[in-house]
Amino acid sequence: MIELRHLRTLMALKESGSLAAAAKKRFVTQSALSHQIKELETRINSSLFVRKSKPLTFTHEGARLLHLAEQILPQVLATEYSLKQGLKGDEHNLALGIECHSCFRWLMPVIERFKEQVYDAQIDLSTRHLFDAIHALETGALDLVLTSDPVLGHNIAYQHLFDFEMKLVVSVDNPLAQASHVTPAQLAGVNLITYPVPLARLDIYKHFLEPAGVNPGPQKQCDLTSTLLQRVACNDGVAALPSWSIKEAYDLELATLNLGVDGLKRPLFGAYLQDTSKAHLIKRWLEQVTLQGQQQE
DNA sequence: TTCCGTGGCGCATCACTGTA
DNA sequence: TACAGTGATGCGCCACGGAA
Repeated sequence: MIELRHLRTLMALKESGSLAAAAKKRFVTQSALSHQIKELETRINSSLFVRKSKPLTFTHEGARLLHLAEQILPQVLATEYSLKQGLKGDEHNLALGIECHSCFRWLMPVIERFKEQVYDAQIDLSTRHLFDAIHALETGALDLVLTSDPVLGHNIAYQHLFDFEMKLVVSVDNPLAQASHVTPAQLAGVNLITYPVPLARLDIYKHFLEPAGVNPGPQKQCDLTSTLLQRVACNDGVAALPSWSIKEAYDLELATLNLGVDGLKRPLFGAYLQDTSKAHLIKRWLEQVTLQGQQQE
């Protein structure tokens, strides 16, 4: 059976980029970690990552397990914490919703740092409300939402955190790969590889193609960034991603282009109820996110 | 030469089972 | 219920090979 220690090891591998560094992170010897991984690979009858690649690259199976780890570990941590807290109340717990599939990459370190600074704080990162996060905020299911699309007319405060740039990712074999930027017209009828999000909600459609009256080709959906990028590398289509996601491409042969001459910048906001009792905690958390955004630029 | 990953082996620990 | 025997598991140590 897949165990939590396996998921933690996968996260350590992803964060550190090598087996030896991951072993240090997990406080075991490199040999022990190697045994552990081999045992897991035997159990699932698949290899998890490509040996001797620098930084290491996950196989499809490894990426699936990594995705599972990213979903489960925050929930386990949050549950463990709330059980430890017992009846102490939840004034130090923040239920955080995100509308972005690729935010996990940089959010996990932010959560770790925040917990180091605010000793008794707990962030429960949720993807359950990807498509109705603002409604979940209003009903109290979430305390805070990270979003690029403010909705006017609600009792919700929006704090601008930072701007990020959407980039078009194409295979190096794609004719577009030689250009520095792409125009909407060049994407007419081109296959779009995206996360499982309706076309109308995609930044590239809402803020780039639709204003120009351009319709892309068929939309092909993937759950995982690594799978998505591999499909792009195979020239199965193109993808528009925040620049931080493209760092996952490792050694894939991809080219990145600006969307339009000036690029497509998008804002990231922290949204919370104006009369929340957790305003102080939320503001401290948003400071950390803003700091992370500045470091990524 | 150094670093990293792997395999073989042994030790410590734990859970399970049988017996008094 | 307590204790001993047994097997499974996890990990460390050591040696080795391959790549940079």
